[in-house]
Amino acid sequence: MIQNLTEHDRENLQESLAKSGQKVTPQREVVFAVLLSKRDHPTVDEVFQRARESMPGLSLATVYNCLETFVGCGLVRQVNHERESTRYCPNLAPHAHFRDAATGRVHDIELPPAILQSLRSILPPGFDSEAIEISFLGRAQGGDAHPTL
Amino acid sequence: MIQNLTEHDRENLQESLAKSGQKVTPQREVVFAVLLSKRDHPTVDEVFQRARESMPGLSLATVYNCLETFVGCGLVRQVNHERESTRYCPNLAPHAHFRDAATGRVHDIELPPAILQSLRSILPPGFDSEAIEISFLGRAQGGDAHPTL
DNA sequence: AGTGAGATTTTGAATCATTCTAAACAGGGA
DNA sequence: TCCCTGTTTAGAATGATTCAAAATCTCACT
Ligand SMILES: [Mn+2]
Ligand SMILES: [Mn+2]
Ligand SMILES: [Zn+2]
Ligand SMILES: [Zn+2]
Repeated sequence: MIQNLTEHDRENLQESLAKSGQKVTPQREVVFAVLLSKRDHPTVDEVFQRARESMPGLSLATVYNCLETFVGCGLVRQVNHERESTRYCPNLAPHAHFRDAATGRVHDIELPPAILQSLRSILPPGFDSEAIEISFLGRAQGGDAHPTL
Repeated sequence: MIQNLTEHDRENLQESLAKSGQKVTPQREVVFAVLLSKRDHPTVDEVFQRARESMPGLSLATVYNCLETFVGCGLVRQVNHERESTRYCPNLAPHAHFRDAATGRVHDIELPPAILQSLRSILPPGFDSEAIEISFLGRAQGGDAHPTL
């Protein structure tokens, strides 16, 4: 079952939406709560299934709309691996992604600022980067990078 | 117009295919030649258009087949950005990709071994990585990272 | 309370890159 | 020549995502 948003998260949602002239709606609250309550990089369809538990009438198109809106105001990131369905991540800290080839699960990998900086430094002059995506593919034995997230 | 394969490239193709029990075919030669002759990370459809100039009867399905075969024997890499069409890259050296948001063009960015190593080092114990993908998104003014490739 | 404008949600259709299917095709032995 | 096997081909199917249009909601203003 999906928790409600904490007061803090609700304010965050409200303010981020307001910045681009948009409002909090029940659907957006539910979708945002789904993302925060289990940070396992769900696909749109997974978000849809989970959100319907608390809001049965919710439509898939609305989930697409909400997620696009959140990406637009910087509340969540899209995560793509190869040609698989897009996944969504509410972790705003700079981080890389590790996809376990065995389970398909996606883990957050902390990205030290120094490494991020050294990465930027490999760009030749004239190349200005707004975003960097780093993704690992491999096997993760047992544990999770963020066991208690 | 697409060049023929050099003797060296043809041998490379022949041997790589042979390793997985596959043969050189006219279609595979043409598709491989297309990839080598303009290393601009073409999409399947772009490869198809270019290849048809020298082999009008070629089918799109065959281009998909050839490219999948090449990826399978390590002759080329797939390059994905967001949800756009997959692109193909015959540069086997470790490198990152820079996508120019203005033009859509994809540039190769050299990746020093030291940086690759420091990236691997951010993985927590238990995470074994077989592949790393690094992609930048931004603007490239004028020049090309590999003007004479 | 009633209206109207604009935003949001909903349904169902459309898109389109990719994959699948099944039928031709090629070509090197037996 | 006749198989055997891998390859190519045309066309249909798939499936995530996007689009279009109608229905619903919000809310400021009367
Ligand atoms: Mn990622
Ligand atoms: Mn890339
Ligand atoms: Zn993440
Ligand atoms: Zn490349």
